[in-house]
Amino acid sequence: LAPEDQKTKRATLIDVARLAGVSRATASLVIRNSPLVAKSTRVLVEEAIESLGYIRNLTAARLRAAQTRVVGLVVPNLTNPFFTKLLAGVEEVLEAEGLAVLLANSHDSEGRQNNVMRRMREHGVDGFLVCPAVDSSPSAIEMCGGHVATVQVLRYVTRHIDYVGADYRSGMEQAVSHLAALGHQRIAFAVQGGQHSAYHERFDGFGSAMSRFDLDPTIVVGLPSTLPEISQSAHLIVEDARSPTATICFNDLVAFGLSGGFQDLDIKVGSQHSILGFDDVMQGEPVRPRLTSVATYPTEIGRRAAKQLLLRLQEPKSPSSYFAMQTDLHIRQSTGPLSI
Amino acid sequence: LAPEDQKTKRATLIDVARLAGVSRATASLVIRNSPLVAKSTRVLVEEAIESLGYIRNLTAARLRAAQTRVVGLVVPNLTNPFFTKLLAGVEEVLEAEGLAVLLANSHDSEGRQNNVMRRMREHGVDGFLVCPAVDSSPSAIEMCGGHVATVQVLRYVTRHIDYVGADYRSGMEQAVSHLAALGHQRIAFAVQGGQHSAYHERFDGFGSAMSRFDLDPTIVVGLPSTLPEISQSAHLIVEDARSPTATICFNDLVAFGLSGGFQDLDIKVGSQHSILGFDDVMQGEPVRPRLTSVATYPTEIGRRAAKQLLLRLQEPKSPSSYFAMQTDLHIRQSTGPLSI
DNA sequence: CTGAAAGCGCTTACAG
DNA sequence: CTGAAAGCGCTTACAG
Repeated sequence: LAPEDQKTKRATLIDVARLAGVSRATASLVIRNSPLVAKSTRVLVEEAIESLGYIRNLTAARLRAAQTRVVGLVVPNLTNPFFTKLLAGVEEVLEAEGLAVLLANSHDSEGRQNNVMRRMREHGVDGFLVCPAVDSSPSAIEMCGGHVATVQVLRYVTRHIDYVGADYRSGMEQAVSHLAALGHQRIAFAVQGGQHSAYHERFDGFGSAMSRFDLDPTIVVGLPSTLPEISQSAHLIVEDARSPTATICFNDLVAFGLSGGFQDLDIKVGSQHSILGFDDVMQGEPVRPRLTSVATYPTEIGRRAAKQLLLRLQEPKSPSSYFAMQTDLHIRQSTGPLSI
Repeated sequence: LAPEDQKTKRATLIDVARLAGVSRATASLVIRNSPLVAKSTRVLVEEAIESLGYIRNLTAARLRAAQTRVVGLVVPNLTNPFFTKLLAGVEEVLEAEGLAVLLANSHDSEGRQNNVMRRMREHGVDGFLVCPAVDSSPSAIEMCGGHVATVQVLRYVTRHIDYVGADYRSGMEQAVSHLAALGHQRIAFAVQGGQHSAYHERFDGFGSAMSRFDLDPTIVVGLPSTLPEISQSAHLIVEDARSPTATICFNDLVAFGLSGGFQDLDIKVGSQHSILGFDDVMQGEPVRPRLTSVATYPTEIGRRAAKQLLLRLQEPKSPSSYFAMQTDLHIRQSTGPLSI
């Protein structure tokens, strides 16, 4: 079917101008809120807009103005609540600024990431907020940043492009210090997912903090990615020959899964085995005992990243920035003193 | 700064055509994969595209073609995992179809909803997937549907526009039947949030199912909206004069909150009090005892809704459709026989 | 403060 | 199978 059948033909600026008895340029000034137009003229035009149900065609406006006011947001995953919170923060500040956000999911595949980013560039986005897919090459992101404003979120693959994330390394320090202070000596690190900067920072942070306390930094256990699978993998920790008494989790998803899994094995979380989460996505609430967790404030990271993009849009040439949000340890019930 | 400073000037179709030694129209045919162009010519043009790093300007293409291949998705909230799952389903099928999705959050306010939808129309979206905000007037949605393809998701405010949701009513039947079969006579309904079609359907479904079993359908308890607040409100159920022995929750968020809250009050979920969730967003996994829940399959609803929008884009005039996904009761550990 | 003209980068008929 | 011309709906200088 022809488009005319679908949409009743939209009124254009010419229709508005004609009805108001002014020129098209004048009508254009009115819809852009220019101060150059006389009050009486403005009223005339606004009435015409109202009566015609005129809706501005930004597609046409952009073509001329070379600016779209839409930005692309590319995340590797939409199931982890962490990314949802990030999304909420991003959406909040961008919407307030009148920018529209195109959303895409790279599924942590560089190929898909490059596809969606290419498509977004075809759509003319002014900028990108991207959490690079695992194994994403620096050049893809750098090239992008060379053309449109770009900021990396949560993970970075290059220092030449803005980055906004959390200070995972010191978060790990906080986690290890807490458990060490409680008397734990054998602490496992339960990891999950692919390798990327945020992974490495957590991993290195764990290792160096453990070493500083003279503890064995090698009890690293790889876990699957869905909640039910994680729960069923709790025995991997229990059966580890080094018999850890506490586990630091790569993120809260892992912590929630293990918390349930330990209970299924009749192991009391907090007294018999301590579990410490990372990200603090739900204030530790869903489980009992409540989860002790290192807060990384994903929503706030989203807001900061969006603001950084706004800055970058205004100052394309300024040197690239690096921002790591401070973390806080929220102590609740899932960690406790080593019981002898 | 002028845009030229920001972006190195993009190559245009003319540049490509010139380099390939063909006309602009021919180059256009190549990028649109038309079969009309000779193989040898195609190769020439593709080489030119490659060497110039040409990126198609869809903004310009659309202006002529009167079709943007972008659709708007409007949800009332981004924190409830239910909407995230919906989002994932929508994104999955739309992306596969080569459509881009503009995302916006109405925060369940009609005013903000109308703003974002207006902005999206200015951006020229071909269609809308919208979960209407609480108290959204039918006319706003209907008017929209009169201009661009529109489908309502999860909630509807009019029968004149496509709708895709779940069969909440029969989900409630399943919930009540299960608890009644376990011997429960005094069943509470823990609700949350504003009133909308999905609310009414659950509410009515609860009421009529209870009545059919000759049970009191009036034990309805209103709860706050965040997890911590819900947990702290568990006493409202316990202290109710009609002393319910089981609670059906408006959604899983409420169920997770109450499950923790009951444990905080030293009430054993499943034996002393049964809790039944709705939506089954996380397969009941985060909590122990595992949550019994009515599955509404949000991701699949998202996929269906996206497919319906695709249909609607092709057949603007066909009669409006109504689809309610079947629900399933997943029995786990949080519900058990009435203990006497 | 307002208007006539050019142009943004494509696609769409229409010839050939 | 290819090319010259018109036009999509705006904004942008430039006059006045």
